[in-house]
Amino acid sequence: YFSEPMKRIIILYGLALAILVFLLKQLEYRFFVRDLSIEFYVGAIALLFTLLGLWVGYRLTQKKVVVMAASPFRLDVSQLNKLGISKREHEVLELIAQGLSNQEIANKLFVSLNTIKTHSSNLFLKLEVNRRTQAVQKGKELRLIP
Amino acid sequence: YFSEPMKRIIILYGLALAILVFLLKQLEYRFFVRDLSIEFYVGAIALLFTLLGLWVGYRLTQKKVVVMAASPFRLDVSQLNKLGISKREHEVLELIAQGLSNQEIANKLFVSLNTIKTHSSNLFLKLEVNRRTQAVQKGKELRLIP
DNA sequence: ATACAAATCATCCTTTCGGGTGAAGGATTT
DNA sequence: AAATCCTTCACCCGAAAGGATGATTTGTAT
Repeated sequence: YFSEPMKRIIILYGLALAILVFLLKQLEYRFFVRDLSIEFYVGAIALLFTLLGLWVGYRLTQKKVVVMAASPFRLDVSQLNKLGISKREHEVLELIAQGLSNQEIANKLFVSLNTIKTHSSNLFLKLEVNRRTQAVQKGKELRLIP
Repeated sequence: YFSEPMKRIIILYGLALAILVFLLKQLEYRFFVRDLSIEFYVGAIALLFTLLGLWVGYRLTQKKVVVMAASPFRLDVSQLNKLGISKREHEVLELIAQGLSNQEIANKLFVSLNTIKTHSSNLFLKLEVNRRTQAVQKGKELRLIP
């Protein structure tokens, strides 16, 4: 089965092709198809279907644009390695970005508050920031968090 | 003048057309161009150039994705009114989102630290949060800040 | 004129953060 | 086995942030 817009596109293509063949047939009966005119028809067909292809390509990518703009996040692992950020530290960064306090993060990860404070301190050093809001900012810039 | 990728596309198109015309010419000399074969060639050309059109369309829209994803921010003024957030409070929210401390915000706006604390407190009440990181989050969700 | 919202500043108090240092246990690498 | 890194936790201290309340000024709307 095909989606509605896809069906329309297929029908359009079929129609375009049928009309073209029909026109060529007619021309063939009326005149002799000469050397020069063949080149002309090739050019015309090429142009027409290029435009169709462009239009179809535009329609198809339109949807992708929306999807891509909605979730354009790919974690930059090389950036993590470059900065020497560990898994746990990255995890803490994610939770900080979610607006949790250190205490809440500690509860969520079943570790002590002191542990989270150590992690966040190290994180700030590696990100070269000194506030959690800045860490969130930089984390997003460097594609460490969505 | 054309951009580099555009030049490549134009050259590709020229080449494809030239090759096609050449092939047709050759075929024309060898055989009689019959009714059936014409339809076949039309189909082949249509397919080929449809694909080319699709490819070009894809290449062209790729750039649009980047541009569109770059700046999709419109301030939601109605949301500001609904929550009763004043200009000054909104201003403070923006600076908080930039990772500034209350003291830095106070310096930037030429007011006292206490004033900023009052503003941010009221802001948190209106946004129903109790941490600046959460305020930034919610502010982005509600389209109050980029 | 006065009622009201916004902006400003203050004081007091508690909680949270950030920075520094040290240290112990576990895993990995050399 | 030794070195190194990660993770965990502790303690201390000062700075920053958050919460509550009250007060003054200024501009705007009624």
